[in-house]
Amino acid sequence: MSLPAGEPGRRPTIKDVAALAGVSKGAVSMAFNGRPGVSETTRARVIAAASQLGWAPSQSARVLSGTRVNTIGLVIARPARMLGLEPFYMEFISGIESVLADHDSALLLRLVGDVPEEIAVQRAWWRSRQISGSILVDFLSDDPRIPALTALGLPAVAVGHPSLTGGLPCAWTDDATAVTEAVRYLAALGHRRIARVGGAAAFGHTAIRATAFARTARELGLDQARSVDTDFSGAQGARATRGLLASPAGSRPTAILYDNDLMAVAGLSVAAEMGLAVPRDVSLLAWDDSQLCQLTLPKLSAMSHDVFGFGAELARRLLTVLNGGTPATGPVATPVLTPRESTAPPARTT
Amino acid sequence: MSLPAGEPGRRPTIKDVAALAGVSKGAVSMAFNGRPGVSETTRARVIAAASQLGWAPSQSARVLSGTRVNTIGLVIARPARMLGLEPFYMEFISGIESVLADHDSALLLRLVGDVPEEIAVQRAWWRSRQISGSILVDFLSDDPRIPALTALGLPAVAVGHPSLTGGLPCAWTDDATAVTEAVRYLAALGHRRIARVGGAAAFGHTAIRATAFARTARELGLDQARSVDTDFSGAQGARATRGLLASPAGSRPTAILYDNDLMAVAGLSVAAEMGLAVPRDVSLLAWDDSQLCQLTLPKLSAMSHDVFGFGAELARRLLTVLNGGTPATGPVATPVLTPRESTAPPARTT
DNA sequence: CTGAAAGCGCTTACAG
DNA sequence: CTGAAAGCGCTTACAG
Repeated sequence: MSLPAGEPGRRPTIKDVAALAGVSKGAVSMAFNGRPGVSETTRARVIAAASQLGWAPSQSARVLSGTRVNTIGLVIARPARMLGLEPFYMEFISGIESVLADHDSALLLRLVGDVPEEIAVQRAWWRSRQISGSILVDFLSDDPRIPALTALGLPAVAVGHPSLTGGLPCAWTDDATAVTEAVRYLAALGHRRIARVGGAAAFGHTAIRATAFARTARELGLDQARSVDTDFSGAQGARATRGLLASPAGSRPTAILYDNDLMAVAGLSVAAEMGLAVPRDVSLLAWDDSQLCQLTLPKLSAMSHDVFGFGAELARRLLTVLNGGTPATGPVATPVLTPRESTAPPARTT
Repeated sequence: MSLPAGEPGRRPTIKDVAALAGVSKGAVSMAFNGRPGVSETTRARVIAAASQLGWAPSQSARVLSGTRVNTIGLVIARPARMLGLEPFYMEFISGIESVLADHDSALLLRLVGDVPEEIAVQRAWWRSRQISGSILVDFLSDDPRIPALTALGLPAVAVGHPSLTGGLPCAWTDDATAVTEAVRYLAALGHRRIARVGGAAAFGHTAIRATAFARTARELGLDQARSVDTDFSGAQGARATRGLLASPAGSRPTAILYDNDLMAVAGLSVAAEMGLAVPRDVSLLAWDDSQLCQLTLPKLSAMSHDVFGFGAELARRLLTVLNGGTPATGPVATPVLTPRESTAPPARTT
C-alpha cells in the first residue's frame, strides 16, 4: 500500500527528504507543514520524497523547537478492577479521542490508586513536557489537585460542577436537576418510600446528588428517603440493595434510585433473590444508561446520559484552552429520564 | 507539599538547575540520571536544586539526544460503543500499566474503526517517534498488520496464538484447551445438545474457539453442536440466544457456551423471557468472568481468566523486546472453569 | 571527579 | 520563493 523505507538500520530524517527533493531542510519543513513560502510544485516534490522515504517529522524534534506537544493527559484514580465494569470510562475516552483524532492529538492514559498519586503523575508529565494539558475527572470536595496543578500551571479542564472544580474551566451534567426529576417521577408514580444507592461519598458529584435527593424528598414530603453510599461496584450495589429491601415491609422502600447502571443490575438480582418482583414490589431506576440496562429482564429504566458526547465536549474545551481561547462554560445536556420496564406504580398491597 | 517553581512565564531548564547547583549541565544530567561520574555530595546538590526549581528533564530533549522514548502504543479497532461494555479492555489496560508504571513508561491509547486505520495510526506514531513499540490485539486471520508493521520495523508483541501472529513475539491463552474443557464439562453433566455463541468471526481467536468447539463435540459424539457468530455485543448475544432457544424442544440446546460474559448476561434474560429456567432448562457458561458474572441471579458459571495479569505479561514481553532481549514465548494461564449457579445437569424431561 | 563542545532533528526568523 | 544559520534542552563522548 505504501512503500516501506526499505533501508534497514537508519531511519530517514528531514535531511534525507531534503536531499531527495533537492531542497533545503527549511523548505521541507515549510512544505510538509503546509506553510506558505514554498511553491506548489516544490511542495508536491517534498511530499513525494517524504512518502517515498516513509518520513514524518520527529515529534520530539518539533516539540523541542517550539511546537506544542500534541498529547493530552487523562489520569483516573480508581481501582483497576472497578474500572473494567464502569462502562462510563471507555465511552468517555472514546468521546475524547473522537475529537483529538481530528487534531492529530493523542491521549496519554494512566490509572492510579489515589489522588496524591495522580498529582505526582500529572506533575511528572507536565514537567517533562509530555503533555500540553489534562482532563481532570472525579472531583473531591476541596480537591487537592486544584491548588497543586494550578501552581504547576498545567492547562486543564475539569469534569464537574463549578462548585467543585475551583476556578478551572469545566463541563458538567446538571445532576441536581436530574436527581430531582428522577425523584419527582417516582413520586408521581405514587411512591412514598424512595431510597437511593449512591456512589463513593468522597466524590463531589455524589454529594451533589445526595443533597438534591434529600432536598427533593423533603419538598415532596417523602419520609424515609434514605441514601446509602457505595464504591460504585456491583458488589456494594447488591449489598446496599439487600440492606434496603430487608427493612420491615412497612418501611421498605418501594423505589430505588442508583448512581450507575452496574449497581442497578446488581439490585435487580437482589430483588429476585429476596422474592420481590420488579417493578411490582419495587421499582429500580439506573443512572448513566449503558447497553447493560437493555440486557436485563425487566429492562432497566434509567437517567440516560450521552457519555461519548460528554468526553468529546471536554476535549473540545481543553483544545480551546490550549489555543489560548476561553472555552464555553456551562453544563452539557442534563441526563434524561428513560422509562423502561423497571419502574411502575407501587403495588396497592404494599 | 512541594515548592512550585514560582517563576511565572518561563519553565526551568537544565541550565537553571546547573546554575543553582553551581555545576555544568553535563554534571546535572549525570547526577539526575543516576550515572557514575559525579560525587554523592554533588548529586545531592543537583537533586535539591532540581526539586527546588521543579525541574524534570524534557522528554523531547532526552529522546532527541538518543534516549529511547518511554511510551508504548495500544490501538483498539473496535466500535467505541462496544468497548464500553467489554470489561476485558479496561482490565487489560490496567495490567499493562501496572508494569509500565514501574518503568517510567506510559501508554498511548487510540480507539479506531478498523484495521487499516490502526495501521495508519501505528505508522504515524512510529515514524514520528512517539512510541518505542506497540502491543497488538484482536488478530484477524492473515492479519494485514503483520506485513505492514514488520516492514516498518515497529517493535511489537501480539496478543494471540502463534498461528495468527506471524513471527511476532506473542502471548496467548490456550483457548482451544479451555473450550475443550468447557464442552467436556457440559457433556459430563449430561448435556448432549450444546451450542456456542461466538464472538466476531473475523477474529482469529474466534476461529480457534469455533474449531475447538466443533472438534470436541465430534469427539464426544454430540450432534447439533451449533456455533453462532456475533459482534460480542449484548444485543447480538441476546439475538443469538433467542434463535437457539426458539428451536423445537427436541433439538433446542440444553447448554450454551458464550465467548464473553456480557453476552451470557444477555442470554440469561432471554431465557427468562422465554420462560426457561437456568440452569434447569438450559445451562449457560460465560467466558472472561468479570465481576458481572457474580451480579446475576443465578450467578454465571464461567471460564475465568486473569485479564489483568495477561496485560501485565504482554507489557513485560514488550519491554524485553525493547531492551534487545528475547521475550519468553508461550501461553499464559489457560482460562479455568469456574462453576457457579448457571450450569447443572439437564432436566430429565427435556 | 568536572567542564566545554558536539550533536540529536526539527522550526523559525533572517538574508538573499 | 529559497538557503544558511541559530536555537530548542538535553546526553554523551572527550579533554582536563
